[in-house]
Amino acid sequence: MAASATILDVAKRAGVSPATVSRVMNGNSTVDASMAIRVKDAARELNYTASPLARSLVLRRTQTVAVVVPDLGNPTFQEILRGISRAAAHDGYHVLVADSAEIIEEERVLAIEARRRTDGVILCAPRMSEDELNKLVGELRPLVLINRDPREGTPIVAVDYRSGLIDLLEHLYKLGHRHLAYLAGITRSASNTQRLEALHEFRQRHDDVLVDEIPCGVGFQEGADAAEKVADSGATGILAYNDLVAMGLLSSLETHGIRVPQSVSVVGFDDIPFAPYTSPPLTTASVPAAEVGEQAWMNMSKLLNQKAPAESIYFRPVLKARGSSAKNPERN
Amino acid sequence: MAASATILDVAKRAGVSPATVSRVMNGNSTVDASMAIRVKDAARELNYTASPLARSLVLRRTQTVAVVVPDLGNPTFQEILRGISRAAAHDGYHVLVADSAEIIEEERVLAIEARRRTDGVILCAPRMSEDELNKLVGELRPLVLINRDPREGTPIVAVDYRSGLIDLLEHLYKLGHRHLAYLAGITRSASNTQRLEALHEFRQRHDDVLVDEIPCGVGFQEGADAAEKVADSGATGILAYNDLVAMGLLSSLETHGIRVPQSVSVVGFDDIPFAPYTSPPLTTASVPAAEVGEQAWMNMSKLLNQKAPAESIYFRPVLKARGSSAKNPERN
DNA sequence: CTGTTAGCGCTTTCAG
DNA sequence: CTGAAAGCGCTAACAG
Repeated sequence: MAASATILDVAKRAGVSPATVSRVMNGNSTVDASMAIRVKDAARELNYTASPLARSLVLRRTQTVAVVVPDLGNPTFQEILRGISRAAAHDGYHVLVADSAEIIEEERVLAIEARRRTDGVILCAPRMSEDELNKLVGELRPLVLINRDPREGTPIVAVDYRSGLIDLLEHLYKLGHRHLAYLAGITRSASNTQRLEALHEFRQRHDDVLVDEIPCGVGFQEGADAAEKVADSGATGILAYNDLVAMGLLSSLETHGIRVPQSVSVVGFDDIPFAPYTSPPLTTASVPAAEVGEQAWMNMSKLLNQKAPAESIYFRPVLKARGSSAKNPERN
Repeated sequence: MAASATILDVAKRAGVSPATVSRVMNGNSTVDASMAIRVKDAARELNYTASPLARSLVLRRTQTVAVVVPDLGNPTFQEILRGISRAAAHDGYHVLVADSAEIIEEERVLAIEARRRTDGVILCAPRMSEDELNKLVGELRPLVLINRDPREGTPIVAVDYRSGLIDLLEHLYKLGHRHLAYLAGITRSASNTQRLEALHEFRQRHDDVLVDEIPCGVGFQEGADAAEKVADSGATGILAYNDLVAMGLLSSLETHGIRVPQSVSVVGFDDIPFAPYTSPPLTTASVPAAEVGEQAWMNMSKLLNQKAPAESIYFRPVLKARGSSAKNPERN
């Protein structure tokens, strides 16, 4: 394709001024009908479309938003990205993705760079410190935050990890488990704080239960590696940081000859698409990640159009009881 | 943040012309040292960075590539995207994603729109017709194709599905299976053609084996739905179109009380991150999706820099024998 | 209703 | 080595 036609080419061919072409292309003001047709014909013949770049520069609007995630390999972020992408596309917006690859130091410049090429950013940065985040907020606006604590003037879309975890804890409690273990993921993540609160609340509520906390990561391997510690703990109900960890643990437990759910119950968090297909199928708290993404876009859209005020939104996970959790054998 | 500083602001503050600022910012030509310092200071004080938009317009280079995928929900494409994103970021490039959501009719305009905002496109469009694709190629250049047949002047990065499937077929054959069934995914996808070739070759090679072909989709649900047909077929070795289908099937087979691998063996394709964690762990042909993405970027990079000529690359899947396949009980 | 003009923010000849 | 000026492709006053 030769360098594509410019507005001047079209103007020349239609025998009008570029301004008129612009008006026609934008369905703007009232242009004489016959003239409009001439312009449209010329545009079609030349296969003309206005340069998005030039438009962006003058309109100060790129029709693009940036999505910054900590790990494109994590199913939850993938799903959020998908939700955003679909919703944004529906509104004629494009999506620029930036994967910080869990390198927290890079997140800042990554986000700022992405912001400069777009009209706003949707930021998933669970591990970024509060301080750093607060400093960034100003430079990123319009900004929508995902899974962070609310802050002045910035809409958040978040999952209520606290209640999700409580549901899981109560689920195990009802099944007769009195010795639990929580495989803690990233300690300084915002959501982990909420989960610790849940543990606290749960302990207050039930004084006949013991909940160990076992340090752990956020992926398969780390879940698998935790099997020994889990076995040693003597707990019969295990709450994994997320489904990935739970799956790793499940797999490793089997290798160690520990049967789930006969010997111990294991529950995850997130309900990633694969959770129903593990063996046994994973009990977990279902997080509507795609919807989180969709709502994040909705908020961004409001910010962009200044129409409705954007507002923070919280999703309450729903418990999915499946095969990986069962009655505590020691109590029957 | 107030509207960010322009090159004029910096020029004024440093007492030089905008041209000089530009030169300094681009490490260009020899600018007087003391002057350069003044400019840099001014830039830093004003927190100045050149507008990517304005640069893009004049340089005719956006430092961004578009990635078009048919489904952001598919683990394989997610992994490819991840590979591209990481590799591109390493070279200072940004990534615009477009998810066609399997709507083939949209793919064309989606790709073209994405192209206009970027310097090139990496296209995953397994279902697009050859004709359509050939028409598009010209408008998308620089273009890198993923998993399509090679065509004049366009580098491809592809997986050798043929040999991957052969490996799986031979694997089942060696295990004593003589009645196989192939759950065909999208019939008109490029990779399916290769797979059919593999079936053909395999049949030629072994005249003592029967391979049924059962129509099927590409996702969990479709795999699960195929369970009855699979059972009815009487085949003992099942080759699923991909891991998603295999997992759906696995799950559904269990529900139907059909044991894997005791009664039938099931194999997938792709080796998505979850394949080792199904139950039983899934035998499959491992496709290095992230590497595919990485190489796609490498090729794009060559195209962009006109340095080395881009060349097509093929990956040969490697067989991962796991628990879902075992000896045919009927033959022992 | 339409054309002329200026300008979005930057880079790059081209003189000096 | 540096500044003035033109221009990337488009839109938006502003006249007419």
